[in-house]
Amino acid sequence: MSSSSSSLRHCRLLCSSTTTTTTTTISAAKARLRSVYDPDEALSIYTTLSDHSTASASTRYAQDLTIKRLAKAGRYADIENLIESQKTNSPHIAQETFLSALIRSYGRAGMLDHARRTFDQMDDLGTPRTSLSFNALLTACIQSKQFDQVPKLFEQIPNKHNKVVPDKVSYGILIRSFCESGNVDSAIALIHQINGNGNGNGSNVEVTAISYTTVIDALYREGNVGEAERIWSEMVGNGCAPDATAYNVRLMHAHQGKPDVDVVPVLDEMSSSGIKPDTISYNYLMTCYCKNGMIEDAVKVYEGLKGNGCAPNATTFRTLVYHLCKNGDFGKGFRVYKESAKRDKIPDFGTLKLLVRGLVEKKKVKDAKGVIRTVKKKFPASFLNAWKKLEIELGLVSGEQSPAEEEIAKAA
DNA sequence: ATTGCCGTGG
Repeated sequence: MSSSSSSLRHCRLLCSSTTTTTTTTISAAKARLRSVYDPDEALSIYTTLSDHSTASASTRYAQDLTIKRLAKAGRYADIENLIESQKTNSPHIAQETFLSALIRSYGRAGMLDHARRTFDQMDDLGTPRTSLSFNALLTACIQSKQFDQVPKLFEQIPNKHNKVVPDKVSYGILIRSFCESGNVDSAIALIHQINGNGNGNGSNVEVTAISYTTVIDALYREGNVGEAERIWSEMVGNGCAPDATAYNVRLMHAHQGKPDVDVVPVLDEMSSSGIKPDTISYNYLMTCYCKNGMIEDAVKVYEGLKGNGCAPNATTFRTLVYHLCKNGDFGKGFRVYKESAKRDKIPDFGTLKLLVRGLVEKKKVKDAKGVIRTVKKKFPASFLNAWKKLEIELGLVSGEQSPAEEEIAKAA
């Protein structure tokens, strides 16, 4: 993307945003950031916050989203400016939680060298160094996909800084790094090693349900179902109670099978263990019904979400709209889409293309145009041409398009 | 107490 087209887009979006509400609160900014894909606009929304910057989790979340947008656009200099300015300007920089968030942000942007430098600067910045910032640095390795750096830092950092003592979270990340590198065996060996010398040598490290879940997830992903189930038993036997996420890892595998035989029994087991299935759990059930041609049952899961204390998320809408369209039920597909738009969780481009094509086929041209009008506002600018192309193909535009626009659409 | 596990598929 050239810088000139980027600044044009910036201008257009800034103009449109002045007609809407001005960002004042953190929660409003978060909502805006979620639906804004333009890095410049994300940056400008974020900047309105950092004036009265706090160390709250909400601000960190807003920063994280902004950096995600900038990283996707390859705007590393802007990321550096954003983060470095907080080292000099923020009153919270001496708080380890605040600085740790900066380290993780660098990791998320793939800038591990900057993350490491920030960690090394802590003495100068007057920030105490414990396992918290160490774990942030390890997380930065995972986020930037430099998994082999985790064991290296494990060797290096605690030896260099005696206040940094690896804890259960540090070991959890080390286990994750082994799994990500394809060495699940090493991860399991490490778990056994920790469990083996837990009481003897003053180590306060324990293997948590989260660490077990990481390994079980990796085993399912590589198709080692037997070993996954064996480690599950080991986890429960060691007194680690599985949470909803742990069950969801099992459901991830189970949903590739049959709903009644594979998925429902796991959901029952969850409930009888006192764990409430969450939106993700129900998404797996719904997806499984869809894949097995039981679309009515899938719709029932969707409609029962609220009664089960769950709210549909973006995946819920995307999956259901997709399968409704594949089944030719564009009317219901449109109604579910409307609900997704109301909650600012519209499906992806490919799914909506199916919906628009189907609506046109069923002569529901007004609905089709409505979808396009909404999504043109919601999608990143890079999708505009693709939408225009589809409009022309389906005959949804009536000659008011300029020759230049036609040219753009043809080139898309 | 703050951080580390699941969600992207057609």
